[in-house]
Amino acid sequence: MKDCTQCVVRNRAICAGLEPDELDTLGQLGRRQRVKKGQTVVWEGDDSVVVANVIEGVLKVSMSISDGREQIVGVVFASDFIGRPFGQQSPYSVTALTDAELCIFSRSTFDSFARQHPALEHKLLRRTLNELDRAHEWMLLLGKKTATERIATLLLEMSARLGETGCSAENGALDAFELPLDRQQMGDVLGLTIETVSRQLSLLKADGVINLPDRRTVAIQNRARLQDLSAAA
Amino acid sequence: MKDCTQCVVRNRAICAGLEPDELDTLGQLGRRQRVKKGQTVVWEGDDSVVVANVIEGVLKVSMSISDGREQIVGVVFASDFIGRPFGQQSPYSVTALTDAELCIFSRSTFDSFARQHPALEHKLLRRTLNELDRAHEWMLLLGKKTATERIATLLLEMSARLGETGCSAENGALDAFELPLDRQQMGDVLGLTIETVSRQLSLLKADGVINLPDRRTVAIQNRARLQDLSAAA
DNA sequence: GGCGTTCCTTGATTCAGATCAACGAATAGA
DNA sequence: TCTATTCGTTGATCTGAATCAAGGAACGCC
Repeated sequence: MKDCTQCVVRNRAICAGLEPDELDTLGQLGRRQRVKKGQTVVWEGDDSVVVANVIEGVLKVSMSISDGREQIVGVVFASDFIGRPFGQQSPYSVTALTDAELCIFSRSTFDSFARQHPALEHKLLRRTLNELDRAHEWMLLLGKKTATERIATLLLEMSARLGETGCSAENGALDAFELPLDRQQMGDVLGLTIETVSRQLSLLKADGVINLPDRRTVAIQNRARLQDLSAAA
Repeated sequence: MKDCTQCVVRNRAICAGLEPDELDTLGQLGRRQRVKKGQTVVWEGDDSVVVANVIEGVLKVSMSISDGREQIVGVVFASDFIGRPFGQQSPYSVTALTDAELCIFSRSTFDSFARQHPALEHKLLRRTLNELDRAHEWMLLLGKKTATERIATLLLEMSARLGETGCSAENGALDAFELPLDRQQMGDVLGLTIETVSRQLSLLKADGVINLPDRRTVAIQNRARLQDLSAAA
């Protein structure tokens, strides 16, 4: 990689705030890679070989049971970090939901760089703590929420996260956005079947809470109502 | 606090590996505190005022919805770390399941100490990454596993974690142990009702997989079978 | 533009687990 | 020791979401 100072996620990824010389060193260690929609970057159970920053695109983080049941445990966006540092094996798979661009590091190389740069480890720690908070929130959803509440929560979360990703000028939640997930994937995030997801979306549409101009796009028409339905803690 | 070098969790808590002088400084910042079973140490939504190491006992980490539904998102044991460092608010409550002893720090004091001691932050990072792995595993359970699979998984997990906690000589999984959770709490960890938990335990007992000498103790009689039933990934 | 495929929706039916209900066993308190 | 209360078990019934089934809409490919 040449020049991290030109990187589009420069100010949001974990590299933000590194000293110029540190940034340069790190830049030498990484390489940019494009991945196609559907391509798996990291395999569950395999040796943890790489970690990466997401420069562009959306990917899913998933775990599965041997009989094929799959749970999506995370959805990552531009500027997010993927992979399992400081671990021999990856407990999950990472797969592109859209075409994506990554900034990839060998895991062991990244580990040792991080160990020598506390500022980077600190960023990584904060990020991991935030992810843990989100995981906890999702455990509440999976353990206790109804189908309607789950769908409402997902739509609000997507609206918020896709909003962050946009340019820093308008940084709020989006009222209309394109879902990076198909119905099956929404089900795999929410612990529901594809049919239940579809039905719940149809209900929300019939109630005028959202609109669905095409299969992938959602327009929130009554955010307050959607918030009520999500049973926000 | 006087002397961290005598602490029973000395070698397993995040303070392990600090230099003697660092350990001494940290020791000055913390204070030991006993908490009674049922007592809540941290409240969901409140300012994140304290963090702590668990010296002895078991505590639950939980989140809830305003109508009272509660999900237990973590169970912590001796040598584990509790609280939310680097955050203004605590996203969860922490409540003692048994009488417990903690080594408490003011959150802000701990934060600044940590920022100045990369070795400590590194330990915290590794611990947080492990917790995140566990949270992901649990999301798979909550999203996709059946009641039987959930119970089997919980029993194996408890067996393993209570085993670690014991003296380092016999460090394996225990075949007989006392549950730190009552039936309701097991339900709140597993996303099940108390009745379903009770029924599933009765079934496992009837099948000779486990024995239940009294309400709080479990004896695993056929670990291989229990592992099969847990649908291990 | 036609055709096959994939994705989504909707309807009918089933079922795992929730809810409702009652009772029994352990524990604590007087 | 007796009694109140909490906790756990078991049974009967209900229900939300899963499963089974069919058709329809969008998309990619020739």
